[in-house]
Amino acid sequence: MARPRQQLLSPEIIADAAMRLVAKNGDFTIPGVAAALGVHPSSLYHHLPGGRLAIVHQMRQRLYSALDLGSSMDSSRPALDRLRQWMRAYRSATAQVPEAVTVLVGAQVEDRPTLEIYEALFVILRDAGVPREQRVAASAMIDAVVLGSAVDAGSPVPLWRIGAEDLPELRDVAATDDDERRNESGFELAVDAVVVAVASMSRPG
Amino acid sequence: MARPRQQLLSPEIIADAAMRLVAKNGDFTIPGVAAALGVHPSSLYHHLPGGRLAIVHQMRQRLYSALDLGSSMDSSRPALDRLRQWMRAYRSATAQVPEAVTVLVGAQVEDRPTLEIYEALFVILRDAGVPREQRVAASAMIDAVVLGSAVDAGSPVPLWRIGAEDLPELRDVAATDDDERRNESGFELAVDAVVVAVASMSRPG
DNA sequence: ACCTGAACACCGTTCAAGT
DNA sequence: ACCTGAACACCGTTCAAGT
Repeated sequence: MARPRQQLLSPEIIADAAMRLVAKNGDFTIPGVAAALGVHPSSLYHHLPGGRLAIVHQMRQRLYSALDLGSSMDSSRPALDRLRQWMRAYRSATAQVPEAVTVLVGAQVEDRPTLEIYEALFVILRDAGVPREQRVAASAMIDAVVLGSAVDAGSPVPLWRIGAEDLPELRDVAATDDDERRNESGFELAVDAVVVAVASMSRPG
Repeated sequence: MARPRQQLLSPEIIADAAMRLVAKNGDFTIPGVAAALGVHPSSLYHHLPGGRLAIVHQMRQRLYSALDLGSSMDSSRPALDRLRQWMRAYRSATAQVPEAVTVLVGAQVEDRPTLEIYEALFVILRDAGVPREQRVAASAMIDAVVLGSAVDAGSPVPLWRIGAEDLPELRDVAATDDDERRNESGFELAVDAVVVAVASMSRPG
């Protein structure tokens, strides 16, 4: 019984189980993943010796390896159009499991698929004419918008909890916040804003 | 010895100790806070019965009660100017302890000082002419930019960890990312972008 | 009222042992 | 090679007991 005839685990199986737990509960635990897979917690370390952190890395890799950058890499197209497409693709992949953002941001990016996504972004920023020294700042802004929007897409819980207090505008807005298209339209507005900002950073070259 | 002559604890003392740990380590634990104050973990529950979550709420309250919204509430000034000022003030307060953002976003906002900050934002958005249905989306975008920038201000650790891989643009940019003013200038660009976006959401009225 | 100290149900990780 | 099972050092929380 110590070694089953058929292999029970793999990095992919573990990461997928963890992702399901994150989608359901907003987080995952080692015992939780093990229980979901019908094994003991210590078994996981045989496939992902890095422990919890390695599981997070594997989760991110799984999530973003499916991302299709499409023609955002086509250097014959206008850079700002490619930037729009990059943002939509990255957000769309992230918003599949919005609950994962909180878990993922806790760890450095070091898997190949995700690094390639950022490489693509920096190529786009270069082609857009953004000076080298400003590219990281631009990417930080873009990251904030994309990940922020993805998180918002999955937060039905109101951000604010108002008691019996005289905060009329906040109360008013919190009450009417049931628009289905709110997140989508908010993101498109943010994309427009980012494109304007990036264009303003650009210099001829 | 069970009851000292002088009171050792209070919600403020506990929150401040927790904040110091967050600033130093990026997080806090109940035993850690208790040890820093020279008491037992169970003692904290007498002052903050809500446990860990109550400590987080108290931390946010302490952090933002010092925030001065200044003339961003002066309705005679242009709304977009007030928005700029609001963003700078909120970011400045947050960037004092950038490590706290990760801890704070895990809990709903329900303390008076922070709710008042958001109330002020929604007054500004209303005065700017943003339709009611779009105000939450706008605030989500603004939140993402402000908090994202504050987090970035305190992350000396590079977001990316590149091995021996052919990612030239990313490597190039990561290597030259030691500009002191990077975060500041990145934030100001983002503020410009947000103002443009909010202006584009506005309708006469 | 305020803090102690023991207790409980957890968590992540290690490691010798089994097949 | 793959999984078990016991062990360890943690964490957050509760509660009776002391002064």
